[in-house]
Order: sequence, then structure tokens, then C-alpha cells
Amino acid sequence: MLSPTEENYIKTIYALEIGAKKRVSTNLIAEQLETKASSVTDMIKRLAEKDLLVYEKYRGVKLSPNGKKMAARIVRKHRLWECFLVDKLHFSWDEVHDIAEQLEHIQSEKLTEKLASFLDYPSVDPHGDPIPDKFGNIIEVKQIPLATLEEKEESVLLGLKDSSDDFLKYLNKKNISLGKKIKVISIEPFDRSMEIELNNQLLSITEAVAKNLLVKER
Amino acid sequence: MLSPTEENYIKTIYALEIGAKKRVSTNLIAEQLETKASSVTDMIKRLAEKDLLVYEKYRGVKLSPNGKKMAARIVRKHRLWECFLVDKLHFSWDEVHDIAEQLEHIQSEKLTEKLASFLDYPSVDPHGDPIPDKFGNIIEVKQIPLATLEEKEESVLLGLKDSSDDFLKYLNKKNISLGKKIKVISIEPFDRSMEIELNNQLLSITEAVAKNLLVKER
DNA sequence: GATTATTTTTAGGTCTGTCTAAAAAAATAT
DNA sequence: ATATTTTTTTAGACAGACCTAAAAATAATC
Ligand SMILES: [Mn+2]
Ligand SMILES: [Mn+2]
Ligand SMILES: [Mn+2]
Ligand SMILES: [Mn+2]
Repeated sequence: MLSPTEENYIKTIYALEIGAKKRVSTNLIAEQLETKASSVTDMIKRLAEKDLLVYEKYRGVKLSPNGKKMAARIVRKHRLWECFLVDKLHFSWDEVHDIAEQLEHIQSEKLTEKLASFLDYPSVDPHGDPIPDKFGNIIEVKQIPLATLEEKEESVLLGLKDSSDDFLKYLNKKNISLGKKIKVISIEPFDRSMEIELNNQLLSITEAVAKNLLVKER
Repeated sequence: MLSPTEENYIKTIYALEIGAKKRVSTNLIAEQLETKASSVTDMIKRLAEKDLLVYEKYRGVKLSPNGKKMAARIVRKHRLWECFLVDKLHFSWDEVHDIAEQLEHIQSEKLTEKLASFLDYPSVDPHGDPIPDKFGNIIEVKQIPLATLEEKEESVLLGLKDSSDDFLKYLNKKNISLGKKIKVISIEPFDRSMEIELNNQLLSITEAVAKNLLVKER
């Protein structure tokens, strides 16, 4: 049985080591968790003791198979609760993260599975992120940044690279949501900004935005 | 912002001072929370500091108006979540208490209200206990023990005096659940055990059981 | 009313999770 | 290869939530 704090460490390390090839550094974890490097050192020692990660002084950490399983379970709960909040309670996608951050720590296998069933086993959360199954396996649907499409190409918006509050609010304002069809009308060579068609309307977006919108692979 | 532990203390004191006329004693709280009297002394000092209760050395505590409001909010969340677990996720009424014990500490006004709306503003939880409204007011429906009824009287089962696991499991076994019509067929003068009609069947229950079943007042 | 028994509080520890400041190791620059 | 900068760890402290054992206050009994 892990404390919510321990779970947050495990989850954070899990997220940090996706993509990053090498072991996760103390400072990175500290930054992510908005705490001090010394606190991180304390905690990772304890987590290593519990066999949730492998730690070598000055060399950073990586999750053990055990730790990975734990992390996936927490992520599963987080994303299932986000689905619940949006689909059943009609929260908007920019309101659910902080609440799910609490709900992900509720301890009950049975609750998680009944919740998944109640939601009809969704495969992605409201931000397009994949939901691990009960064994911790993730079926990643290949998503590419909208910015990689050429003029005249079209695709479907499936996910977001950045799910920050500001970005979600921007998308709300522009009426951009997951599942919508997007067609690239033109790309401005000067700044790589894009003219796109969405909701049968023309919309101009910066390259930064286009890089954060993930669409279905051709 | 209170910690889950502080919230559990407040909620426990709230429950203990219902009925009990005098201030709640240190030992009673300790017993209820399965902790030591010295720990209780520590905590009630802190809660008094935060103006959630009034504490006089050796004289016990009583909740302040502030503390009462907090307590009612926690109870509201606990019982709403129990409704959710039973009505939406199809848990049985004997499985929900421990999970609600965790969920009651989730901090989000908006979540609580959206949950209440999603459940169509239930007035009682799966054990027949009243759900405070968002201002902390409770509409107590008068309930009397089945044991007070006379032969040939009938009523409806509305609540339980004791919601312990063992009692709930007993009720499951006998197929007794809230909302059912109960008719007293006969009362045995020797031990006050009762013959009752329920689900169109005859059933014999001890006086202890009859005292724990609460029915609608005549 | 003095003597017990019970309840409650205090004193002093432990464990978790955090912090700051200082020391040590590793990475980078010269 | 040395010196400097950056990262990481250690040392020591503190607050919250708990514990046991002892002391103090209150309640019960004779
Ligand atoms: Mn969290
Ligand atoms: Mn999400
Ligand atoms: Mn609780
Ligand atoms: Mn209940």
C-alpha cells in the first residue's frame, strides 16, 4: 500500500521515462513535482527499498517492472475518472485534471473495474491519452502532429501533445475538440502558420498550435 | 483546508454528539477512531485552534458552528458517493462504506454538486440515512424501530439503526432491503421475537433485529 | 471526606514528508 | 588536466500524525 505522495512520485517518473531514453534525474523529478531535489533523494531511496525503482547514486532512477505496473494502474484510474467527469458529470475537459489527481488515489480494484464497465471501457481519456488496461498494457494509437501534414491533406484530431489549462482553454475558445475532422487548406511558408478547415469554417493557427494537435496517421 | 485525518475527527465528533446531550469525551472519540486518547488530545487541541470545536481540558469537546458545517459537508459527500456506488456502479450496500470513507475526502464543491445532480438529488443513502443539503441542513424523516409496532400493524422499511457489515450481510441473506413493506404477524411474548410478512413470505426475526430495523412512523 | 479507580493530559519518541544549507560528485569549460 | 559550474547527496530541522508510559485531574466508592 503506497501513500498518495509515493504514488505521485511513481506516476511522475513513469511519465518522465516515456520517450526519455536514459534514467530519470533527481532534478527533473523535483521540477515536475514542484519540490526540492533533496526531498526527491529521500523519497527515491524509500521507493528503491520497496523495489519500485532502481536507483544508483548520482545516476538517476528507472522504474522496476513492479513500479511500472503500479504506475500504469494509477494512470488507468486517473484517465477513467477523467472520462467519468466529462462523460457522466458533464465537466469540461479543462476542469477535470485536478479532481482526477485526487481520485486516482482511491484504493479499490473493484471500484476501478466497475467504473471502467460503467463507462463502457473507454480506450482514451478526454484529452486523447490512452487508458491502460487492468494489466497495465497500453494500446498506443499512432498519432502525428498536425504540423507534419501537407497542404490539402486531411485527418481527424485524436489527441493533444500539451494538455495544459491554457491550451485547453484556447481550444475551447476556437471550438476545437477531439474527434473532429481537420483539413489543411494552406501553410504560410514565412512562419509555418496554417489555414485549416474545421466545423465547416476556416481557422488560422500558429505552428506552435499545429505541433500540439495530434491527428490520425495517414 | 483540512487533512483527511482532521476531517475524520470532525465527522466522528459530529456523529457522536447527535443524541448525546453532553460534550463528547476524549475516550469516546479515541474508541470510535480506533486510536489512543493521547492522540485525540493532540488533535482536538489543533481543531480547537482552527475554531472547528470548543475544547475545555478534562471537559470534552463540542463542534463549533463552523465545525458542524464542515462535518455536514463530509457526511453529504460520503452518502452521495454511497448512492453513486450502489445506484450507478451496482455495488451491494454492504460494500460501499469503506470506499465512501475515501471518496468523502475529495475536495471539489463543483464535483459534489454535479454528483448530486447526476444522482437526481437523493434524500437518503443506501442505508436509509439522510443526506444533508449543500448548506448542511438535514431533513430527518421520522423513523421508528420495527420492534415498537404491535401485532397486525404494517409499515415500510426506511432505515437501519446499525449498518455494520454483519447486519447488512444478514439482511442480504434474508432478502430484506429498504423500501419493502413489512407486516407484523405475531410477537412472541417470551422473547419478543417477531413473525413478519415480507416479500409475501413469513419470516421470523429476533428482537435485536427488530430494534435495528427502522420503519415509517404511523 | 479520604481512598480508589477511571479518565484525561503531558512528556517524550517514532515515522513520513518536507525544507535549507553545506558537502560531495559529476559535468563542463578553459 | 585543472578549474569552474551544475547536479546530487548529506546533515540537520520541523510539522503532522501517531505511539507508550507516567503524571495529573476527575469521578466513584467506602
Ligand atoms: Mn495525484
Ligand atoms: Mn487526461
Ligand atoms: Mn474518511
Ligand atoms: Mn451509509
